[in-house]
Amino acid sequence: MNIHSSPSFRPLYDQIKILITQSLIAGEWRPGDAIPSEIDLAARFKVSQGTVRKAIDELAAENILIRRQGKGTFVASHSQERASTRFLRIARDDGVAEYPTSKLLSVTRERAPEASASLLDLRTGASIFCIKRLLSFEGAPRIFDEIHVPAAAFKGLDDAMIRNYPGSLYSFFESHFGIAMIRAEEHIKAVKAGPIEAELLHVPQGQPLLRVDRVAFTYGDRPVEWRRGLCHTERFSYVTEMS
Amino acid sequence: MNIHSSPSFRPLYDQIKILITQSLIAGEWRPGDAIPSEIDLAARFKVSQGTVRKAIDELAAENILIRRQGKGTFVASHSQERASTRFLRIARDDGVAEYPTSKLLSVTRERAPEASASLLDLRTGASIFCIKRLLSFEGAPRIFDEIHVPAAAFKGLDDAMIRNYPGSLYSFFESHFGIAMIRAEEHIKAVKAGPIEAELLHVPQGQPLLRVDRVAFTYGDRPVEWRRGLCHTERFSYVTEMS
DNA sequence: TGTGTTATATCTTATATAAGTTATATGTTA
DNA sequence: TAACATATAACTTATATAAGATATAACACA
Repeated sequence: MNIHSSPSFRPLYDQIKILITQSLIAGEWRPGDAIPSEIDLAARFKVSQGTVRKAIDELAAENILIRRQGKGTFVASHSQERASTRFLRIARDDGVAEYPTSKLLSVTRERAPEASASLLDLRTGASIFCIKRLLSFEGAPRIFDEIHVPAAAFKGLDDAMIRNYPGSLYSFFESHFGIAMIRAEEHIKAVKAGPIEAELLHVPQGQPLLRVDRVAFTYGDRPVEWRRGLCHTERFSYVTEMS
Repeated sequence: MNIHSSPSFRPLYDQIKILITQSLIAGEWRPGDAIPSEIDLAARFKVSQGTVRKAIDELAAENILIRRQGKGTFVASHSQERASTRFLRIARDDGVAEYPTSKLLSVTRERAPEASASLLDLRTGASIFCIKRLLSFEGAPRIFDEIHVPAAAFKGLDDAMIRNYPGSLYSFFESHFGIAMIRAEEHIKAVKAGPIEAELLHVPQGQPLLRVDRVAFTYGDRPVEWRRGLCHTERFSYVTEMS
């Protein structure tokens, strides 16, 4: 009888992955930080450098860590330049890279509706913040976002904080609340513009819009954001790849 | 001065990846086949097993190869059971897994319009096959597909061949023409249903539909299929994930 | 300004053991 | 003998360790 016969057997590198993830959850290393070198981690976890490397390789493949030859391994951050487009899949049809400008419409405290509550593992009626904003390309409004986050995890969030923050919303969540988004699932439908979004997006009511529902997760696959984006896709597309 | 200073330097494992890909392009190993064992490949390419392993690891991560412990490493195929949903991102909202039925509408030989020709690296007016079909879930039509493939690479394709084939279209392309789709890019918009698709999908004209434009690639990143799908997303969504 | 030092990740090879699969040999039983 | 079960062997990939050479980056120092 050896340890591998155990039904709960996990390879060493997988256990190392979990230990690293736990340090990320605990905030021992925060987004942007360098984590210890492979050799240091190997000593700490009492395994070989190769095993640490395999664990880091997989976390890097999941975009949770970033390796830089000669420099070290870093915790992925939305504050990095090339991270700005990581979760933004709407792009111009002509291929020109353009980052949208954001206009904050409102930040309110609400009771979570059943739909977003269940996806965020909250009780219906739990306290959430509801953020509404409008994203524009070339000055033309294209995306109307409604964003729900649990109030418990985003204590003190308000209008002014977001308005004064220069970077992306996920970068803001990271720096002010220590919550890093690492993964998201999206469900997309085509819907008719209602009166509110028609006015905001400068389209007639009934105009087809892309409705993009997202749940975003932080370390340990914990859901911490629900959002619904309504997108006017004239000269823009939602771009994705599969393999 | 060592070889690594060369601007065209590629690590060994990357060169092995290219050699394996070339064998796939040449048809030495076809979808579903087992490729030689790591040890055999190491001997053939005069490198260590570890280097072959790294090359195979990356190709497996790209879903080009599939590893099976104890059995061997296989060329990914659309004829495998779990491949059926690999490129189908439309799913029921209630989470029930259901594979749509396909009704073939037409197969015609056409001159490539500028739009699909340029994406397929063809001259405008080059000969293509145009396939039209309707996909239904629970008997309800949901997706109207128009598919363009270069006639040169799909010689002899016709209506009856597709109609008699039991599996998916990509499985059909593989078995009859030796062309395996390994990657695809999609651009999605919300559009109004025109008269043709309105009738086919049983929706009123003007109904919002998802328009999904796809370019699919085979080994060596060669584009070999363009398609446009018009999707009625009532009780269905386009599902995707990002990290 | 340049040059060497140091620390990092990267690449490559080598070796050993574990675990999953399959075919074959060897029993055992009807 | 024939059918079936079991053990064994030979293959595969998976996991883990070790060691050395190389590429990249940062820094100290002349």
